[in-house]
Amino acid sequence: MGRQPCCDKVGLKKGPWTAEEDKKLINFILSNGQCCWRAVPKLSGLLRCGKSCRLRWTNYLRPDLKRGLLSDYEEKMVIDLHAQLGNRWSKIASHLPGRTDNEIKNHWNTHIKKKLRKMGIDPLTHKPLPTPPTDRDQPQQEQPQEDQQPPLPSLTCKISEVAVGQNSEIETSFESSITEEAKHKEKEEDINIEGPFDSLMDVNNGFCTDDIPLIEPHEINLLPPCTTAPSISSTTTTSSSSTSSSSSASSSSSSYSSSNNNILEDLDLLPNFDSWQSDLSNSLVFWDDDDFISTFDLWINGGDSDRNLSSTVDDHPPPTQ
DNA sequence: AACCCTCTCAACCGCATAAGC
DNA sequence: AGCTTATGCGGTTGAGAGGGT
Repeated sequence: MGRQPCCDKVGLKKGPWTAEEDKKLINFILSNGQCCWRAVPKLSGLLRCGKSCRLRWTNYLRPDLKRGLLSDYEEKMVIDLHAQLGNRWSKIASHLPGRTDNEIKNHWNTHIKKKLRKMGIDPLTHKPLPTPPTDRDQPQQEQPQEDQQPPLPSLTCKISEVAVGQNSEIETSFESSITEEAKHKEKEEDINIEGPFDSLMDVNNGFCTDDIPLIEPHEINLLPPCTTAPSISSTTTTSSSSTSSSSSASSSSSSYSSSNNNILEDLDLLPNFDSWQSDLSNSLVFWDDDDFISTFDLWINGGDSDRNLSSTVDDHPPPTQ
């Protein structure tokens, strides 16, 4: 006998999540932690599969998520990482704090792929396309290639430079070199991932702001005005200035969810942080993810979202803009 | 204003692997 | 050790938004 089944799929709801469901899920996770997803639907009163709950949480509700378009810098990272790791989106996402594999995958498929093709680079192999695409034959030539062509043995073109640098002043000296051998290494540690980004950081000095959604500091409001009292930041790390993003809880007609970074605000779920803090300290014991806890702490403390996140989660020096 | 087309992205599906029994 | 389930991951889909005509 093995484990109990995750859920009997009879009568389970599917499709877009409602605000009510999100509230339930958030409430449950905040008070119980991410202990076991199988139990979440039952205990939280959701008519969802545990898998669906996990997905909703990790891809949308998690407080440490960045939202909005990927910056040039992040795009570069994705391209470089993809050259080394292929479609291992979760690995790629792990190097981009606040980004999910789903988000990166979507961005790759909708933006980066096109961009690369436009620049004459095969998004699959990261090698220059054999023939410069013309208006007429582009669709017929490229599509089959991408679907059928296996990864080429050696890749030495300057992907990020060609792909992204074309439109920006940033020159990167990073050369994305990869060999067949390296590409097929089973273990991630065999692949030198950190190197390129150190150099990128050096050259770029952190994020490029070109494509970053324009959020002015005064617009960042992670805490509601009434709760920005210093008492909140009692726990661990230094509480950075509690500037706040009061981006509207606007939403599309079909979904209340928006690009608002603060989902709880959307849901009118911002708790009393004073009591919450103690609740969390209890519930977070179920989180065995230190990064998450520290991120959560930052979030609660009104951290300077991106910088703090990247420095906290990824242990990178905070990029200067 | 209405229709059509394209694009985006949240969510689902199925498979692989990890882990419990 | 082997079976069964949980979890994680990547591929795919489909609804809705937005732009063009």
